[in-house]
Amino acid sequence: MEKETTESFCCEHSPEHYPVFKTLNKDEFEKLESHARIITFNKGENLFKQGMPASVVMYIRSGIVKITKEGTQGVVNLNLLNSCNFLALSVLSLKKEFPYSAYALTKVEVVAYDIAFFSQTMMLNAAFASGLFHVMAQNQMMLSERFYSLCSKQMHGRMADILICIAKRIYKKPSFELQLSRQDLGDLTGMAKESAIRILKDMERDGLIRIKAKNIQIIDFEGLSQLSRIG
Amino acid sequence: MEKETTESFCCEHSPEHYPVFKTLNKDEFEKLESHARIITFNKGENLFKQGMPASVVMYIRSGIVKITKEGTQGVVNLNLLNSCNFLALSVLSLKKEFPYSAYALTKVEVVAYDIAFFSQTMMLNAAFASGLFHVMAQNQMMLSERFYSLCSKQMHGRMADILICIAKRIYKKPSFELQLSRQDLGDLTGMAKESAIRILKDMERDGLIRIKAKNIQIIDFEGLSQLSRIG
DNA sequence: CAAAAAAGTTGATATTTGTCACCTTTAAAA
DNA sequence: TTTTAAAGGTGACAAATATCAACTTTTTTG
Repeated sequence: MEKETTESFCCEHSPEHYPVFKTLNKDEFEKLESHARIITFNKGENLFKQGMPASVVMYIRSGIVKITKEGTQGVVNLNLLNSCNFLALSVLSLKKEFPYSAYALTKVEVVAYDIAFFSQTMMLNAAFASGLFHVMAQNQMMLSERFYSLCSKQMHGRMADILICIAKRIYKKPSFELQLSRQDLGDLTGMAKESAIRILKDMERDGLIRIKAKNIQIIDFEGLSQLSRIG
Repeated sequence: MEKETTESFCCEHSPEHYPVFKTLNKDEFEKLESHARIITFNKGENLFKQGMPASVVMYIRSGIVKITKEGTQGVVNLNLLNSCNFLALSVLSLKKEFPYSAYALTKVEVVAYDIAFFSQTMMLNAAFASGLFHVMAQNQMMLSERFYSLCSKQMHGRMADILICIAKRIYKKPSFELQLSRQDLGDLTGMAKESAIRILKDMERDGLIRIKAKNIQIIDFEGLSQLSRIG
């Protein structure tokens, strides 16, 4: 892997993210990279499937990834992740199977690190391990926010939440070309795709958003926040 | 803190739990303990409230704790935790406020560690930091399981899930004196207390459980699992 | 380009679940 | 113990949401 890759770890798009790779010195970083592969996925492809024995942990360099959990009752979309986030960090723990599936919503470029070597690096560098702990803590915070939204709000509030989240966290702008089908949007908000469609129409009618096919533009951010608040 | 406390960290009741304190040597452990306080809470008391600036991270030595998240739409019960689990690990990360509230469902004894010293210990001992990373990973797994249950199943399935979870993870036996009100049980499963009551009655009628006031006994574990599966 | 498949859309209807009002039992306090 | 408050419980009803069956539009593919 070439040197310039170091640059892509500076999360200019995720300033909130803990700069975990900075805790490695040059030598440690290069060794870790030598046990890594850069892999590119096309839109629609799956990065990995739940239940598959895991040999790598991934770091997203670019693109948007959808995380879904499957079970006897079908699919639930846990979250969306974009560049400078890790995927499947928990496979570093005892369990060696991917705990969820990951799909590329855009062209996605990831760095895939060998689990064994990555764990080893953690055991040798406390700052690195602590940094990953922080990443995990942030992920958990995100998940529990979504948990709250999905469990306590009804459809309009849930949809408002996910739109705000997508605009702020993923695209970082109020207008964006949505890479998600209405079905996906429904899964993310825990509702049927028909309901998702109706809610979006309601929001358009109320002047909160503007829709043109897959392009969604948030017009009234404050109004959406209000909707989120009242549930 | 006296020496014998070391013993209580051997999680005879949670063999699945990563023995994270074993990664500290005698000296490190004693220093950490010297920055800790043992605190006892009575049933019904709150250990800490969401939003409060946090100065400690807690480890449950005994008792059962209910974790709740509050927001504009009221309360959601995130999870139940018992002995040998950490509370509020994520406050070690940048954010210094408790991200949720914790209540004692029984008499609860915790060890409260000073955040600054705990973080420092993590930065000096990679095995300890890695261990805490594993704990975090397990917590996340638990949370995402609950996420799936609450988002994809309907009432009977959700109640079956929580009963199985309480029996297996908290009480470790099929019959137990439930410390939760019907209201709490409803919050945990995302339903009104009246619905919780009705579901429990249904389960009793169908011979899955036996109820006598707060005492719930699981008669047909396989039947409950079946309910959980069909949602 | 034409044909087929997938995604989006709509209205009608059924199901699930919450709310309300009220009653009963249990636990706590005076 | 008596009184009061809290939790448990029930039925009727209302609200939220899913499902189904069309139909239209967009996208993909031969």
